[in-house]
Amino acid sequence: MTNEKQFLKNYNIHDYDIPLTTVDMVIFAIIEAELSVLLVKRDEHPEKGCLAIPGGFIDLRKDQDIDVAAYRKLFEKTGVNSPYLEQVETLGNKKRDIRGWSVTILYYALIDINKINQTHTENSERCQWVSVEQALKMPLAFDHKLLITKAQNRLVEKTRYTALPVELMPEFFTLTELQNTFETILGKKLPIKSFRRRILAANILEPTDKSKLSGKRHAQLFKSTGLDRKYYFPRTLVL
Amino acid sequence: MTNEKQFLKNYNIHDYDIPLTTVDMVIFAIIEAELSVLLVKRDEHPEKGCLAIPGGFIDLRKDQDIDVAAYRKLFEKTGVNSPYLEQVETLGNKKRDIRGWSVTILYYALIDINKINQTHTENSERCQWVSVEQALKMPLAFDHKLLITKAQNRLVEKTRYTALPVELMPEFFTLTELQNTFETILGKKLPIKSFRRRILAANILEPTDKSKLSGKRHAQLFKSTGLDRKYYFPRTLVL
DNA sequence: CGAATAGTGTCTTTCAGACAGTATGAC
DNA sequence: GTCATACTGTCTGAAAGACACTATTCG
Repeated sequence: MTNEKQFLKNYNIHDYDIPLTTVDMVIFAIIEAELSVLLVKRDEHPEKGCLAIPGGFIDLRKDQDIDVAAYRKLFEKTGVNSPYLEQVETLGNKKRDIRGWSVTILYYALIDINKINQTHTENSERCQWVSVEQALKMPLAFDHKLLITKAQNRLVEKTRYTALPVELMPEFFTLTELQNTFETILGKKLPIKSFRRRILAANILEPTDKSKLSGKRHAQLFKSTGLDRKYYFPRTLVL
Repeated sequence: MTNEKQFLKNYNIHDYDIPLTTVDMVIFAIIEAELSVLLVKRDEHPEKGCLAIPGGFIDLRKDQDIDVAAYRKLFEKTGVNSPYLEQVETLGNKKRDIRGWSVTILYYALIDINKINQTHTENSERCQWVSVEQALKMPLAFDHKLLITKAQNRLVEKTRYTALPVELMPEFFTLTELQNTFETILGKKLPIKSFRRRILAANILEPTDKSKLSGKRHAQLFKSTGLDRKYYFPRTLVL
């Protein structure tokens, strides 16, 4: 019978079989009216040279917790500072990585593509933005197609009952542009009147004195009040 | 420059610093009109002797994936076969376990307390059911209070827009009993008429020819059609 | 009968969907 | 003027909340 001190003294994590644990991230942005994700060409084995979503090991020295690890990876790839970041789920099995039993903690991030800061990113020449539709047709490393699909499903679900897509917009935007973003994510047209009512009743947007000429009539520009991350609509969009 | 085969030949997981990864589970049941959780007295260091929620390492040989690992742990403790099981989230940081950087994949399960099968459980003398309210006042191992709170929050949220609490009910139950379960979880009274309308419109319950005398008038007994795990109400309960 | 529990009828409120209508500015 | 885009007025319908009402059984 040992006490806890003795136990810890003799404890060595490497005596145990533990799964390889990584953090992976689907980074979404709207590019040319398409929901797109950032892909990176792997420069390490295994699956070297394949396209993959950003991710990798937790740095047990630098990272305080897994959210910090996720923010770090996001900043390394995009230079974006505090985007919307949410954990989706954790997948783990013995087949997804050739090295053996592995676990990935999956996150997704929503960023405004204009905020990408190339000067702060590393290896940007290995990064590319691809529409989700295209990405799912390409050969990706590991089970990353599944990961993209899981993140996309979560984003679609949340778009049905929250105002989350505001996180994908630039600083100033029109209601029509915001509606287009919703429709791009949902893959479905929404009734104009209901959309405007929902969004305006939500009280998460500030009208600005600016307007934008996007074709014919001027459209009013709005900006986020920052409350949209927590806003839940009183009813779900029926799809 | 090595190829993938050579890479794998030289690869040894124990050359890397990887976090300790475990699966933990909050098992909910309704006991005497209270939402309760199963706690187990730890018989291993660290925190030996402390109460904790069930959990532990993934068995890299036996478990195909993390869901299987979770089902295995659940069966070991309760003997219940295919209860509702859902992943909540994954927590990981350097402080939660004295052994160092650790990650837990948190699940919750909903079971009917009558289905507990003592003959199939191991170490049942170390298990005890405690109301959530009490559990959160007791000293628990690691960050298990936080884990219980996270699982409870998820359950409360889902109870607002799905019929999930049906999973906590015995085979036959009255609408009043089901409403009591909803109210126990939400910590709030619900209007009778709306509740019955919602539940009956959902088409997830079968009326039976049985009835129950629970005081004065007979109440009709219903049973689940098994569709409730997927049912989403058209509107959220406003709390 | 009264008390207690089960269950209903129906009015109001809220908010999404439908859809026709108006407003503004480029040409 | 026309056309395209922005935006509104208003009706309908679905479903939740409020609350008074009826039904059944025990004692």
